[in-house]
Amino acid sequence: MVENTRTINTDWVSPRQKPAGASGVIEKRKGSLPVYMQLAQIIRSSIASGKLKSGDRIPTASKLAEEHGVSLMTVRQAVTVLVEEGLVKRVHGSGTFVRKVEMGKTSFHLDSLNQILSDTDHLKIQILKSDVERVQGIEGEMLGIKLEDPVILVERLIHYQKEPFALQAAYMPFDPISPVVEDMLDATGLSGLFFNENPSGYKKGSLRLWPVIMDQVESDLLMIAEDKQAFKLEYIYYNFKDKPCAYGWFIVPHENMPLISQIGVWNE
Amino acid sequence: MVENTRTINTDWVSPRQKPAGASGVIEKRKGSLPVYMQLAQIIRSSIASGKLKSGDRIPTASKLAEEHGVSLMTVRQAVTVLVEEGLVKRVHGSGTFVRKVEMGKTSFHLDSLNQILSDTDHLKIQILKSDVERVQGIEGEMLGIKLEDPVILVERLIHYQKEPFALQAAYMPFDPISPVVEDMLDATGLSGLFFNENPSGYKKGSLRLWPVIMDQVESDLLMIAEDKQAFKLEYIYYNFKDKPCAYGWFIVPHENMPLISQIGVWNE
DNA sequence: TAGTGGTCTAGACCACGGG
DNA sequence: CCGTGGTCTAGACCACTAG
Repeated sequence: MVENTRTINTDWVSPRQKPAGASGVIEKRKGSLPVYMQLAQIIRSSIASGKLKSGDRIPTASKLAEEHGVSLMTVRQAVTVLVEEGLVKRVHGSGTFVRKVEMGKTSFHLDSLNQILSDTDHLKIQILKSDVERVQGIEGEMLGIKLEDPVILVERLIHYQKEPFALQAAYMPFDPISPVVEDMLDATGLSGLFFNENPSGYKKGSLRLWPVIMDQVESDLLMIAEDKQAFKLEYIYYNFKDKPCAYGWFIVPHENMPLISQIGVWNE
Repeated sequence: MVENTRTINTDWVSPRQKPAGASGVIEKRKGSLPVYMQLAQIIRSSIASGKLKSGDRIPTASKLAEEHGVSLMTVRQAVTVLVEEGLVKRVHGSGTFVRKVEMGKTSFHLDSLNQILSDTDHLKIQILKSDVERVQGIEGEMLGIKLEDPVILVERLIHYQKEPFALQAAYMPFDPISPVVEDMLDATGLSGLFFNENPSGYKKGSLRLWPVIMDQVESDLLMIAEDKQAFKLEYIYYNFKDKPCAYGWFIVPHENMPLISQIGVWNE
């Protein structure tokens, strides 16, 4: 199956960097990559080169263990890496198979947004509004409170490197006893925003991402052409009693929040 | 960052309580959940109930192993479950800590889209256009071919349960030798569409998700009010020589493709 | 230096799938 | 039934962090 036939693909001439483990021989000396990573790399290379094709069964765990002189648990750990990369699929009782490159199982993460909102040196938070209001419409529904109940409302304009970056709104039920009220109303930092610095913490949260067209006001604030598309990222956080205790959203022009995902073998 | 230092590790789990699903005691009889899942559940419950709070260090691996009478590898497997759920974070040399519920590491997957496009019984693919054209503009760039080079172009309208669901376009360099050309041009099934049934397979792919406003034609085809927002899902697939060999996109009204993500403890 | 997680072994048995 | 992956053990040593 995965015999090293020493036949080098002609288009393999170019790559100058050869990851450890790609040689096909496991090194156990100090300083080398963990054995399981090396083994994962060997299998990954076989997939990348086409030696193992979509649907093929990769060598069994015991075969891999024997061939590379490692234990079964180590083989398992190696294969787990590939499973998590989406390259292979385990089928109990049958084998482990190379998956097709298809978009079905792809996921998009918020790393770029995360990175920017972590870069506090270049962030400036401008408070547009910050007070206690009587709740209307959707926000009350989301928070599970009655119409006209008081809520804390904070609207922020987030600047990144001196440029308007995103709009944000946060709602939470007003509780005069809560010690966080003042913090919330004066939240020019990132507290309770993208990162949850709520001292009591939340038990769980739910996020929803959808496309919106910015209105005049939003476009002006973000200094972007009107009718420009953007992402809206809505969130609800729940406390340990499963009660909604924070609702809010971000509006981010999509240029500021690229959603990209990769599948298949990208790192050989 | 308020730590509750009064919390003593000794009472982080009370073996007496028996919540539905998992007691605080590991069962090893046949038919019960795997030990590592039971242990994961025990720790998860401690987080859900607030006994373990954000930032707290969970008991060390050896402590867990001793307390529950299991081996270190089993403890590791249990904790790995929670790491993958995003509930805890391992820090080498320091400990394993309960993560805050925050949106930073969230990811959105395409499960709902995947599910619908797998439900072939209720899908109908209508070919809007299917021919070989000389490539113009962006599509040529994406495929890395010259202007005016021939490409296969297929445009499809996807119906789900008799309703227009999504628009799709697929481009690939025209290669008269390739045996898939006819298949592509007559692709009223899902071959080469969301699921990659390309016999040769691809090595890797890249996806991009962004918000678009549908134009008149698109709105009409999808029978949706004009200027309605939608998601555009673009893809490029590469062959084993790292050459782009398939470019295309889906346009899906966002109601048809909810992007929802959950964080924290949802399953106790 | 003490204590933590990270890797690894050489076994064992169980659970599932297909011939 | 056999071969597969799935779980589990009781050790061992390594790598990192912090006091």
